[in-house]
Amino acid sequence: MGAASNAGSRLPFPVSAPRAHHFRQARSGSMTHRLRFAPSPTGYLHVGGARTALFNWLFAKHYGGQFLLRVEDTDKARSTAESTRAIFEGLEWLDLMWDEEVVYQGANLPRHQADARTLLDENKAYRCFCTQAELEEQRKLAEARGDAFRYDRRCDRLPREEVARRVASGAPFVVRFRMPDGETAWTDLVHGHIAFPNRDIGEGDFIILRSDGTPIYNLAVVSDDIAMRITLVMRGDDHISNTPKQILLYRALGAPLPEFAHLPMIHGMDGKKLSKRHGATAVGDYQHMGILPQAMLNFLALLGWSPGNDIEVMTVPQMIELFSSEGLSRKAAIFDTKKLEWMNGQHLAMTPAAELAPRVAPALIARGLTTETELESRAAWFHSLIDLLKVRSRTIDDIVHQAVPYFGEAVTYDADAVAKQWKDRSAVRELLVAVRETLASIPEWNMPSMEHALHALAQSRGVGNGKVFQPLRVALTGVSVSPGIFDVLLLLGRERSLHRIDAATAVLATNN
RNA sequence: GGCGGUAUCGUCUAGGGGACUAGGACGGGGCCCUCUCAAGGCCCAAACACGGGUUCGAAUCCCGUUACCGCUACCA
Repeated sequence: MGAASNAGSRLPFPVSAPRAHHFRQARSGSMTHRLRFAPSPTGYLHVGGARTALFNWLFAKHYGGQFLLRVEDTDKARSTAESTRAIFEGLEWLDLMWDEEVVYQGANLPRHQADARTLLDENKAYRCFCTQAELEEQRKLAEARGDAFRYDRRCDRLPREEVARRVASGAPFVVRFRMPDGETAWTDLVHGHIAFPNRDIGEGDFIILRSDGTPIYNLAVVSDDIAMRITLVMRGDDHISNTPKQILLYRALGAPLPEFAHLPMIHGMDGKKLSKRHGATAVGDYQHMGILPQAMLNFLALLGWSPGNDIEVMTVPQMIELFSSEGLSRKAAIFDTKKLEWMNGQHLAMTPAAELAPRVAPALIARGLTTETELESRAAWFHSLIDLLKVRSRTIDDIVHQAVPYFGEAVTYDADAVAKQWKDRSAVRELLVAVRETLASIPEWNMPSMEHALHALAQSRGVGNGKVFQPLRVALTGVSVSPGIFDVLLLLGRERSLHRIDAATAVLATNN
C-alpha cells in the first residue's frame, strides 16, 4: 500500500483513538515520566536489549519525560569495561541517547547497604546464618518430598542474644527480607492485572544482601529506581516474577510505586531464546552488515508493537508520533532477518544520497577503490551513483559491491556474464565496434542523444535493444546487472565509456 | 515439580461480541512493466492450538486441556 511511498513525508492517516481498556493507558497528566534502560555489561548490546531501550526511549519522547541509562555492573565477575563501551556504542549508533548522566549501579553500594540496614532496623528483614551448603541440603530434601522449596525461617526464630552473639563472633550472614502474608498485585501496562499470592513468590524470605555485604539484584534495582525517581519500569517479561519482590521492597522502604510494563521477549527462528547459535544478535553485527540505524529501529519497533492502520515503514519522528503503550503486544516475537533486510532496503531507498554518502565512502576507500579527495571533488557524481544503486540494494554493503565497476580504469569481467552475453565473440566484437562508432559520434553526451543513437542502431540491425545493451553492459561494467544502460554511460562519462568499449573489443579480438 | 506469562498464515502483525469470505507486510509462487537487476503494480497459496461453556451471534468473553516461554541462585 501507500506506506512506503508516504513514509518519507507526513502521516497519511489520523492516529487512532485510544482503546477503552484503562489499564493499557499510560499514566498521563502533568507529571513527567522517567524511564530507564538498565543493561548489565556482560556482553554486547543485544537486539532484545536494544528493543527494550527503544521502547523506553519512544515512551519518553512520545509522552514527554526523561530516558535514563543505568549500567548494572554489580556482578563484578561478569561485568567488563568493554561491554559497557559496547553498550554505549550500540545506543549511540541507534541514536537512543539518554537525558542524564549515566548511573553506575556499583557506585551506589553505600545506599544499597543503607537500605538493607533500614529494613533490618525496622524489623522488615533479618539476618540469616545458614550456609549455602545447608540451604542446598534443604532444597534437596524438599525436592525429594516433591515440594517446592521455601526457606523455613529458622534464622528468624533465633533469639536476639544469639543473633548478637553470632554477629559479634564474626559469623557470616546474609540479610533476608521477611515476606508478609497476602497477595501482591499490580496493573501491568502491557499485561493488565497480574497477581501473585505471596507464598508463591520465589523461595520465601528472599535474600537482599549477600554475606559479603553486597546487594542482590532486586534490592539494588529498587534502591536505584527509587533514587532515580523512575515512574515507569519497562523491561523484558522475564522480570515478571521479580516484580512482586520489588513491589514488596518499595512498600517496605516507604517509596511510591512506579508503573510496570513487561515487554515480550525476542526469540530466534527456532522459537528459542535468542543466542549466539542464531548468528548475529548484537546490534553491532547489523551495523557492520550495512544496516541503517533507522531501519534497525523501525524493524525492532515492529517486534512487539504495532501502530495499527497497516503502517510499517516509518521514520524515527513518525515512530515517536505514533508510539502508544496500547499498541504493545504480549507475545514473544521471532527475529526474522529477511524482513529486516527488506526494511533496510525501504529505508535505503528513501534516504537522500547525501546522507548515505558518509556511510558508503569509508567502505569504498577501505577497498582501495577511491580516495576521500576524489569523492569530495566529485560529490554530485558520487551522489547520483548512490541514488542509482540504493534502490537496488538491501544493505550498504550491496551499494558498495555494486559501485565497484564505476571506479578505476579497468573492468573485471565476470565469467558468467561473459559466457552468457559474449557467447559469439566475433559477432559481439563487431557489434561493439559499431556501438563505439555510434556513441563516439553523438553530438552531446546526454541521455536523449545516447538513447536516440543506440535505439537507431538496434533498429538498423534488426535486433531488440537487449541484444545491444547486454553485451555493452558487460563491456562497460564487466557484469550483466547494473542500472539502466544510459545511466551507466552517463556515470562513466564519454571518455571512460569509450575506453572500456575499446578494451572489450581488444579482449574479444583474442581467442579466449 | 511449583509459580507466572503467552497462543491469528512459515515469520511480524490487524482484530477489543455482528462490519470476517479473518485484513496488511516479509518470505514463496505467478503475471505486468522492461535493456539486465532492483523498485513499482496486479494476482495466488497460506492462520484464529484443542475442547467445553456464555450469547440470537465468539478470533474476540469465561473455564479446562495442550504447547511454548520465563522465573524458581548469596546471577542480572
